Amino acid sequence: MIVKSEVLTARGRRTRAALVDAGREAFAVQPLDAVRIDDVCARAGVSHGTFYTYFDSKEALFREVAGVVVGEMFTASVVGPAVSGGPYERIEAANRLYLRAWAANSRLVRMLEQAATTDESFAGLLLELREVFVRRGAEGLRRLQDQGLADPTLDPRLTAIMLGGMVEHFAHVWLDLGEHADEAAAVDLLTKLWARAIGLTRTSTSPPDDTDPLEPPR
Amino acid sequence: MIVKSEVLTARGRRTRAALVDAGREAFAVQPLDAVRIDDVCARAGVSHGTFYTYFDSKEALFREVAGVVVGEMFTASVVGPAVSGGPYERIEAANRLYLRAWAANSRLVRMLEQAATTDESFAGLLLELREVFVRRGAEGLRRLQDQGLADPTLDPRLTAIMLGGMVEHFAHVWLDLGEHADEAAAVDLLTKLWARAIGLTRTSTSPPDDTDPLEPPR
Amino acid sequence: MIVKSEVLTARGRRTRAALVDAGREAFAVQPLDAVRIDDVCARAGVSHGTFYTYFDSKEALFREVAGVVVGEMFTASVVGPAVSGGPYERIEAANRLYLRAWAANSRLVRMLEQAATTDESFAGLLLELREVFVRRGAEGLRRLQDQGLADPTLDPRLTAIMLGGMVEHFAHVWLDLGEHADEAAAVDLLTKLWARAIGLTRTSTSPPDDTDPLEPPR
Amino acid sequence: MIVKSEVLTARGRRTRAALVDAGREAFAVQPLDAVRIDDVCARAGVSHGTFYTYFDSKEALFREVAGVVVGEMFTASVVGPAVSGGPYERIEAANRLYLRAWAANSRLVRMLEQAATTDESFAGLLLELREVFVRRGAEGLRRLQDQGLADPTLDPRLTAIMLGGMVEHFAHVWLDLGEHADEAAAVDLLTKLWARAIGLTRTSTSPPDDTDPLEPPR
DNA sequence: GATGAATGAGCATTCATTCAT
DNA sequence: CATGAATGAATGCTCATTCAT
Repeated sequence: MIVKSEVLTARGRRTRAALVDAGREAFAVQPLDAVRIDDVCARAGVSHGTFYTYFDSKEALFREVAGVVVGEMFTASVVGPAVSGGPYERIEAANRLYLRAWAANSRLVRMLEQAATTDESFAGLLLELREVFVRRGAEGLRRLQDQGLADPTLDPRLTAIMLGGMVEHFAHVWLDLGEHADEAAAVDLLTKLWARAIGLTRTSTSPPDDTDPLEPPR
Repeated sequence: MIVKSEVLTARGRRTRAALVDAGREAFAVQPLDAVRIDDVCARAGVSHGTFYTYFDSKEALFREVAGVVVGEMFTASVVGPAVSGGPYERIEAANRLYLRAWAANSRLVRMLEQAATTDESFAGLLLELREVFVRRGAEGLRRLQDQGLADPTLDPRLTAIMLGGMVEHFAHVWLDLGEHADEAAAVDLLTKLWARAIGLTRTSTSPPDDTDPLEPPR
Repeated sequence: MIVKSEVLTARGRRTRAALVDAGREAFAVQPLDAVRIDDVCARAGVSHGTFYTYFDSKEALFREVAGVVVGEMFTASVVGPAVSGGPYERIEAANRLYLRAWAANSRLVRMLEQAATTDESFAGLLLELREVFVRRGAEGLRRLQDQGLADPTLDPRLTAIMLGGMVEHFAHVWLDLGEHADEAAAVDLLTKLWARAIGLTRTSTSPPDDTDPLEPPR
Repeated sequence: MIVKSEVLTARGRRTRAALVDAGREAFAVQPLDAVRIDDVCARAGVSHGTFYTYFDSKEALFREVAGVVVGEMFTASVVGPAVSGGPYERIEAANRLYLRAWAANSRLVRMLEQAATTDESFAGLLLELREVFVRRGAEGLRRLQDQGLADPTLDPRLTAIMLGGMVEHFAHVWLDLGEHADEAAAVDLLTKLWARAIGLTRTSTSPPDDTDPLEPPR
């Protein structure tokens, strides 16, 4: 994982960090192959040759950047225990964080996807990223099912993939493709759809659906 | 849209078609920039120079291919009036066709997305493609709302974007990223989630949820 | 000299002529290598392949065009016997025609020069063109010398080259490089300079210099 | 004017100079478009890619070379104050230098002319070059006119263009087209023609015409 | 004769990577 | 460590020329 120069002087560490930052900026703006190493070096205020002191190739840099970003997305999207309230509120909080995590790195994940089509190692990283979110979603659903609060017939993993995909995809449409919407409304709707889809049973602490006029007349 | 040689002899038309086909194959396998014009020519059994008789550049070919694919996706995803049954069955049919349309062209649409980040004209095509699906979804929902069969408080467009995105994204995860699932189960689940999310009221012709154990105990 | 298809039908002759005309127009506007055969064919309203029915190459066409132009310059610059008056008037008439001949074909002769640097045969044609003018000038001067009207010590050929060059070069500067001047004034001055340079003795029929204030005071 | 890498290491400066020299040699032998960048690189003993470290294109190199040559022609053709003697001797000296300046760079100036037909910036450079010579000639003539030594009725600029053109054109015919002549004789004749053409009055220090048998018998 | 599709050699240009200083 | 000059493989594109219809 750690490429080149395991031990670095302070100066070396600074230069390396500058390159990673510069790479992150560059990759956020241009597709992978449009980014030239020269661009990155210029951004980092470093000469062309120096790049190779720290990385073997553009891919190596991207791998590093992607790793950093994926790590950030992991930590950024953890719904802390601080979130009080019932399951609905927890879903809402998760969706908000999920949306924000993608907002910050949408372009880069797209690039990761693209890179994955060519390079196995990126495919692995991408899978890792997805798995974390999928597992969290699946576990959350299973817990609700166990508590009798959600439809027990739903396959937890597949459902998590689908509903998680809904959020992820909306983030993309919203942020990359410029669909107009404001965050609060988006999170509201995503949460409502998600909760209904899994058949979330109303509890005393989840007011949103109370006056739901849609409730089957029966 | 059609560039160069509007009028062609039969032979010319054949060659052009061969190039478009070859391009489509190539683009389905490799990212846009990994495809060399020589590859396409080799696939089409045509010399390098011939390519330029019909297209100005690789981008021009891709534009053509993308146009064809988008056209196919439009027609392939129309739920004919032949589909009998209630709204649930119609949603199910739409989801099945939607999934299949993406199954056939998933990679290419990803490329279209990538190309769109660089080239305005591709962004336009992509928007067009999305709009058709979004509008269909939104209109379908509005009709159900008018009939009192779906939650009238949902914003039709935003909801269509989110639920449509769920299907589209699942197609991607399923086909491109190799998530294991079989079509029937996937369509079933997608439809169930979709129907629940919009608060589709059960009618006599929609049996699936009849024995739904999730129904709130109240 | 005659290339390809010595015997042509009427239709063939027409097509060939169209190509030559089109070539002439094209060569008058663009440098030799900037002219593509396609351009010429388009101008002639003829398909690409047809060109090769009549010419072996672009150079062959240019050779033909150059030959036509050189021929025209020969005939156009002959000072007919109709020009009455003394030697001064004849020089003036010659200069006027010379200037006009170059005016009509200046660009093409420049191209001929350029082509001559690469292709021997063009060098020959160019030499031929020059020789005609040089010889005429030299003979004219020798006649004047024989009549005791011009400095007999001047080398006729070299003088003709130099003074002829003066006219030719001025035509270039005037027409190609856009130096502002009107024809009458230019011809006047060129003739005055030429006549003085060869020491043309005033005769009763050459009034222009009569009041020449420059005449050495002695 | 100076493109790319304004500041260079000694090594870089050496390489750049090698390319300019190589370009100059190449352009002296072949027409602009016949010169391939590979040729220049081979001549300079440099790899293909290195060329682009210093120049953006063949045209950029030519621009540089042309600039150098034009500069040389300027300085090389200045008649220093060291030339003693009367006006005739000064004209003679100027003609000699003029002829030599063109002798050294005749081909390249031809190319500059050709390039000027296509590229505005070259047209500008060419105009600059010409103007310097024209202005010098015109000023020289005006001075003589003021001193009562030359025909005051002659338009200085137009006359300078014509007589300067005579010298320039002769240089071309002599050196590029291979007209046989030796320098001394050519300079002699050019000077004689020039002096006579402007009606240069003999002074005690200008012997050449003293025994001029052409002097009008009157 | 005319057509225009097909060919492929030729050339410019880019850019990741190496390496001497 | 940093520098930036040098390298050359890779590839897109042009256009004169050929040839089957």
